[in-house]
Amino acid sequence: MAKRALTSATKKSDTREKILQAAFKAFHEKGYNGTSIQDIIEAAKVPKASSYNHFKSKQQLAIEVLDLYVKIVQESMQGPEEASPIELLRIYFEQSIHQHKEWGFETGCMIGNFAAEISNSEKVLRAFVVRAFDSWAKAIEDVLAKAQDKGELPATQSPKELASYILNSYHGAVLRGKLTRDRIPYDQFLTNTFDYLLKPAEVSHNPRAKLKKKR
Amino acid sequence: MAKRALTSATKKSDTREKILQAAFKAFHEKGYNGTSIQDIIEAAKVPKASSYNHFKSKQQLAIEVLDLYVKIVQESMQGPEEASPIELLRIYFEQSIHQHKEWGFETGCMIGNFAAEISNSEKVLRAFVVRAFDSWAKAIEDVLAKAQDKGELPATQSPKELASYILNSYHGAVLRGKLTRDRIPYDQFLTNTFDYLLKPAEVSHNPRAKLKKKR
DNA sequence: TATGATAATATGACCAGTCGTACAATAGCA
DNA sequence: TGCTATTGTACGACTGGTCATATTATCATA
Repeated sequence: MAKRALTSATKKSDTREKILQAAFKAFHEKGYNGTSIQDIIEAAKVPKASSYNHFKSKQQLAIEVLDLYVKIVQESMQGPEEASPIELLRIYFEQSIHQHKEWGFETGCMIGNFAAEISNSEKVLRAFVVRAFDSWAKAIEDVLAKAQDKGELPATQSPKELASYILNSYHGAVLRGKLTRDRIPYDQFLTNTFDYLLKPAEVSHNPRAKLKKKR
Repeated sequence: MAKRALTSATKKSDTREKILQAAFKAFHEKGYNGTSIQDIIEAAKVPKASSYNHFKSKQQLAIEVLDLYVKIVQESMQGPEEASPIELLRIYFEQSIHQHKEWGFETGCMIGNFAAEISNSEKVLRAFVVRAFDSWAKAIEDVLAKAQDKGELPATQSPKELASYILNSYHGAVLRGKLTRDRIPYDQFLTNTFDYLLKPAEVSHNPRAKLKKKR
């Protein structure tokens, strides 16, 4: 039974999967309006009508692609259990940067790109992007809250505010990296976030004061 | 003579100006790919061919619009002569936020939007956006350097790195504001930038701690 | 000041191609 | 058989862009 289900599943979703993957790449590289169904189905090497067989509209296809992207982002948010919250956060961002590097720093973040591109008219898409950002910020907020509980972070700001600021800053860095095509903006983000903003309370604000930091 | 020159000037650029203004609005609201020449010339109430009379292509029109946007941004970068560099910077960002508020927080920053939307293929446009970002960062860098000279800012980081980070963070906030449609991300940016990051050297990093460890 | 040559602008009709989408016919499996 | 997935074909609207032609502005010269 399991075998049949698996076979059936792989077979059935073959065309669908090809479209989804091609759409992922195209939307990521060229944006929503910059990508045509034509582009997608040519890359996927499937007939055009197949697209509307599996996805009722371009917008719906984009949403499924975004959903996939969000899931990838969230999965990489997991880190080693033993790490401290702040370390965990740093690892997460570094993983993310590594991912962007593999993309050649050319595509930026798909969610951010959509946020910039979507106008008022694409209601459903917009709502999806809003939720994606919110849940993303919430994940960071949880980590920061844990860090404050453990005393790793001064409670000068609410985790929610801080998480939102950090997430937005990161997106700004990603956006800039799309232009510079290197990791300089990312490193500037890391430095300012982890060496200044998220410094433990008891450590001096001034990094010139020789503190040994691992890695 | 002066009268004739004036009359001539206003008359001559009438159509061109109408197209430019309509394009500005459309590109800002709907992005590059989301805006068609049709959209623009309908809003400007001019025949389509008139557009190609003044601008040789859509891309060229977009560049002229961006140029206009950059100039507006740069002009508002001027502030009162007597203000301190840091104050000047804050005033600038607050002016910018005020501007975004007038746009209903719906459009974001046109340069940032283009950065997110433009793909590798639109070479000229991309190059323009890169330059726009760079000159923008340079302006901030100059202010920060002056602040360091005046001792208003600790010299822990190079003005260039810091300016870049701040500018990128701001763009991240703008992007997010386009989704939340309020100034919350902007305020989070202001708080973290001016109350934490750019705090004068002699003031404690932790505002809760009543300057106990000072000296 | 008037004239005429030249250039810039205006404009409606039109192009070839692409857009997202629909649908009837078919193929393959249950 | 009946069902669902597949696909060739075509739709009407729209895309960025062109063209011939008409109007107007510019400016040196008479």
